[in-house]
Order: sequence, then C-alpha cells, then structure tokens
Amino acid sequence: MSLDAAPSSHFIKEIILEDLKTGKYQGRVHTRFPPEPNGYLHIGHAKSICLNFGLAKEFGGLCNLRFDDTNPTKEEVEYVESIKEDVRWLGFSWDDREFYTSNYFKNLFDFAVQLIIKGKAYVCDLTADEVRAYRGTLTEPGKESPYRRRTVEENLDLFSRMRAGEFPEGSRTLRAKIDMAHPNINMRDPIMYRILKASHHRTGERWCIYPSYDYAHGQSDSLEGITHSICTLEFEDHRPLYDWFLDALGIHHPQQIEFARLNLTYTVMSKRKLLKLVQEGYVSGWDDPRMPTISGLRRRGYTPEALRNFCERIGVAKSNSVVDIALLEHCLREDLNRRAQRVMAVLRPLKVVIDNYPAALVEELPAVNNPEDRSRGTRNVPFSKILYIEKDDFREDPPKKFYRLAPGREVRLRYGYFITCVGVIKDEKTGEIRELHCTYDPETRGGDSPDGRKVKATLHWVSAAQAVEAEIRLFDHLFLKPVPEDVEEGDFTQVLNPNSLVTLTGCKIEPGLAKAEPGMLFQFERQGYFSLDPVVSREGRQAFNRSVPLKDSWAKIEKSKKE
RNA sequence: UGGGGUGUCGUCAAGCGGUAAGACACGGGUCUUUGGAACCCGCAUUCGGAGGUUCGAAUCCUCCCACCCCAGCCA
Repeated sequence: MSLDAAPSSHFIKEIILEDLKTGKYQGRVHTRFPPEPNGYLHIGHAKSICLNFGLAKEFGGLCNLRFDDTNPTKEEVEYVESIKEDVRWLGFSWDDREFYTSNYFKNLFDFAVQLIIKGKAYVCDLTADEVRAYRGTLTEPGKESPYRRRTVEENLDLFSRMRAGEFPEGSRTLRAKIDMAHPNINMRDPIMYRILKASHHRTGERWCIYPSYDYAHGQSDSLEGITHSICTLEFEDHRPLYDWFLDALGIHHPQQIEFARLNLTYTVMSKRKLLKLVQEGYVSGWDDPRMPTISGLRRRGYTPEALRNFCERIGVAKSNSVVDIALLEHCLREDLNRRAQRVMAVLRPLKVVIDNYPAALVEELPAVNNPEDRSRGTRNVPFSKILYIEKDDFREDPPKKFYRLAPGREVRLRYGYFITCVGVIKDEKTGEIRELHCTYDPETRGGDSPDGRKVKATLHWVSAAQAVEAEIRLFDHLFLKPVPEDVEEGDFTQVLNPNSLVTLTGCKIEPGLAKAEPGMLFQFERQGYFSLDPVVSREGRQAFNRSVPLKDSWAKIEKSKKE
C-alpha cells in the first residue's frame, strides 16, 4: 500500500497527453512555479507547486523555480529564502534551474525595442489618472492616447531615455499598441514598462524602468522554453495578451492553462488577508501554527507527505470551490497514524493513588511504540503508586455510554493494570475533585486479565514521580465560520475563533519525551498527534503543538446529546 | 447593459452519446489493551432550469437562470 494517492487524471494532463501525441513541443514537458517574492507561501501555493513539479515528474520533464520579481517596491530577499525553503521542504527540487524574471530584464528590454520598431509599442505621457480615464469602462470602449501616433524614431529615443533615467517616476510608460475598443480591457493598450526609481533586491540600481507582469511573464516563459504555463483562473482574461506578445515577437510560444485556486473552509487564503492577520497581531507571525502558510503548517507538525497527498486528492479543475478542511486533517492523520511514535501524556492531570500498590515500588512496563508497525518495538514506561490520569476520564456520576472511570468502576490503565475506583477526595470549599483512590489487580499486569474479565475502557496515564512537565498548545480552526469572508458586517476578523489557541501548562508527559526534538512525530495516545514547537520550546520547558486531534466518537456522542 | 469562465451527493471530483467512479463528511455495524486504526454496510433513478435531436443525453443543439473574474503604472 502506497501512501500517495494514485495520481488522478484531470484536464491539464489531458491537454499534455494530447500535446505529446501531436508532438506540439517535440514531446517536451517543461513547467515552472513562478512565485512573486512578496510574502510567504501558503497551502494554495502548495497545490500549484505539486501540480507543476508533479506534472514535470510524471511526464519526464522539468519544472523551473522562477521568482517573478518585476516589482521592486514589494519584493524582498527574505521572501525568496522562505520560498526556497518551503518548496524544498515540500519535497521538490529545481536543481540549478533557479531563475528570476529580473535575469531577463535586458532580454525584455530588447524585445520591447523590437515591438517599437514593428510599430506595436509606443511611449505614452499620460498620467496614471489619465490612463485610467482613457481606458473606458467594462461596457464602454476607451479612447486612444494622444501619444499613440508617435514615430518609431521618437519612441525609440524616448524609451532609451526612460531607461537612462531622464524622466521622473510615473511620468511615462511604454504601452502595447493593440486596440482601445477591445471588449477585453486587458487588450486596451496595456502598460509594458513603468518608471520606478526603486532599488531592486537583485539588480540594485541598474534599472529604473520595470516590466509589468503581462509583458514579462510570457516572454520569460518563452526564454526558458516552458511548454505549459499553468496559472490560476483570474489570468484567463490575460491569455489573449500573453498570446499577443509572443505572436508579435514570433518567439517560442508556450501555452497558458488556468485552473481554480484552492480555498479551504475555516481559513483565509489571500496574501493580503494573511498579512493583515500577521500585522494586526491576530496571530504570532507567518509561521503561527494556525496559519495556512506552509511554514505554519510545518511548525504545526504537518508532513510534506500529508500535504502532497492532500494536493493530489483535491483534484485540479476550473470551478471555484472550497475544500473541507476535514480532508486536510484526514490526510495528516492518515500519514501520522502509520509513522508517529505512540506515547502517553496527560493534558489535564488528575492524581490517582493506588492504595494497595507498594509505596516504594517502581515497575518498568513495556509499551508498544507503534501498533501499525510492530518493527518499531517497545519501550518501558514507569508505573508506581501515584499516577496521573486525564480529568476527562473520570466522572463521579457517569452519563450513559460513558465507559471510563467512575466510583466502583474498573478500567484498564494502558500497558499497566486494571484499577477500580474506591474513593474520591474533593476540595471542601469548591467541591473540585482533588484525587482518586483506586485499587489494582496484580494479576492484570500489562493490561491482560487471566480470568478473561473484560473492561470497557483503557486509559492513558503517567507515573507522578517520573513525569516530565510540559506545555501543550491545542489549536482549533482560526475562524468560526466555514467561509470567514461571509460576514454581514465588517470583515473576516469579526469571526476569528477566540479559542483557536488554548495553552495548557503543567501537563504530565512520559519521561522518555524529555528527549523529544522538533520534527519528531508523536501520537499522544487517545489524544492526537503532537510535535515539539521549535520556536516556543526552551530548555527545561518543552512546548508541544497538537497537529491534529484523533477522531473522537465520545465527543461526538456528547455533542449530539447537547443538541 | 461589455468580455472571460463555471454549474454532477453536505464538500471536493470522475464522467468525453450506451444508461451516475472515488474521496472527505455523515449514519449504522464488526473488531479492538487508543471510544484511535482497520474492516463491512448505507448515502445522487439523477447531473442549474426548460425545450429539442437520438433507439438511447450529465454528455449534442437552442433558450434561460445562478455564481465567479476583469476597469493597478500589482501579480
């Protein structure tokens, strides 16, 4: 059984298969992942990464990593580094094909000169406001710029002076000469170059004119020999323009294919919204474990395998959709179930004294490391007279279907003994349960009863004397609503989940966990999957993040009883 | 009222004229030293709507409806 879902077919593969059959690109498949280094990658990007790198791999082709850095006012090296780390972590390699649109600034400039010579581009002196006014509206055609009829010579001269820095920022642009009455607004003489006196993170002060996305993207694809240029739906309207430049230049012509971006329930996905959460302090940073960023998911304890599997399962299509976050969680559980080391940890400790257990005795009892993989063997956990169990595992007045510990009831301590509750000690004033007194059956060592006696529940526990204390962070959905943007008033911050992070201190964990390190995958039995938080943890004060809880059918019963 | 898209189960999503895959979710059950996992069963007589073509339509045609994207010198 392989963890990765069988690659499913989708419309992009069909297009590629067809192109392969007809020999459209001499049997080549070459894709690219083109992030703009102006923010951190999120799970929506993961979909695109898996698609582009996955397609290349499946068809024996290549996928380039290309930073689309045409806007120096928004881009930074910090983002470049984080993007590379995230793509690598996801399990993909671009070898030496790390490119930057800024590598092509000279090529793009030369292409622009060619277009000017062909009479297909001109320097326009209209201001930004005027350009907008001249563009017309969705339903009305635009007007031609008064500068549209400049001669080739004049355009050439002006364009080279734009490059030389002779004109102030925003004073002129280079525009494609297409059709101001075109029903597609993108075709109404789009801007190819703007003057930006900004320092670029790669080219420094070398340029003061920068190409627009529309002008740069197709030509960059062409220069790299890309065959299939995959992007999201909102660029569908730009495809005629993408094609227009390539045709006008008569160079290698990749085909642009659009697919629907990923949306997930109970979270937001746009860089703008994510940035707002970070900047306004709703989360601790881009890598907050509640964020849908790749760095956040990684810190939370997600695995690349789970993410890749998820991306495979959601499919690739063109309809706007919102994927249930339960599928993401399912993919994580599925992966972690096979891999995670089982361990016992008590999140909300309740003291238990085993009355008939020798006070001085400490036994080392073997516990299975992973029932899904017996080759992982066993470890020993200490058992003694004073233990902690989970508060939730005891009810003085147990409701129907509650199988756990209650007065007079016998349950099993996992890998330990059968115990029976014989006493409850409460705080005189508050009535709060302070500790439980139990007796154990020495014959049930390890958790088996020689007489075949059954018990309805098995509890996890930790021996008090040997327990290590830790902080445990429980995460829930960041938002209360499946679609956070769907609010009557205000914005998505109105429906932030106040309980998306619950920090528990004084948790009692199995002594072996003291050696836990970030990146190690654990299942705290009967609770969920956890891993050490690499940021918050400190020497002597470990903090574990709950990556995802285990399915809990008891919680479901309780919930349905309340409703 | 311009242009470009999309509409198949609660949510994704196959389907490409031969009689509605699969997954998640949900419900029920078996098993269980995790109320986990695993396993079994159930879950769209119907494909946005209405007509039409055809022996046969989710698939073809016509009209209609709904939703998404576009008027950055952002990508």
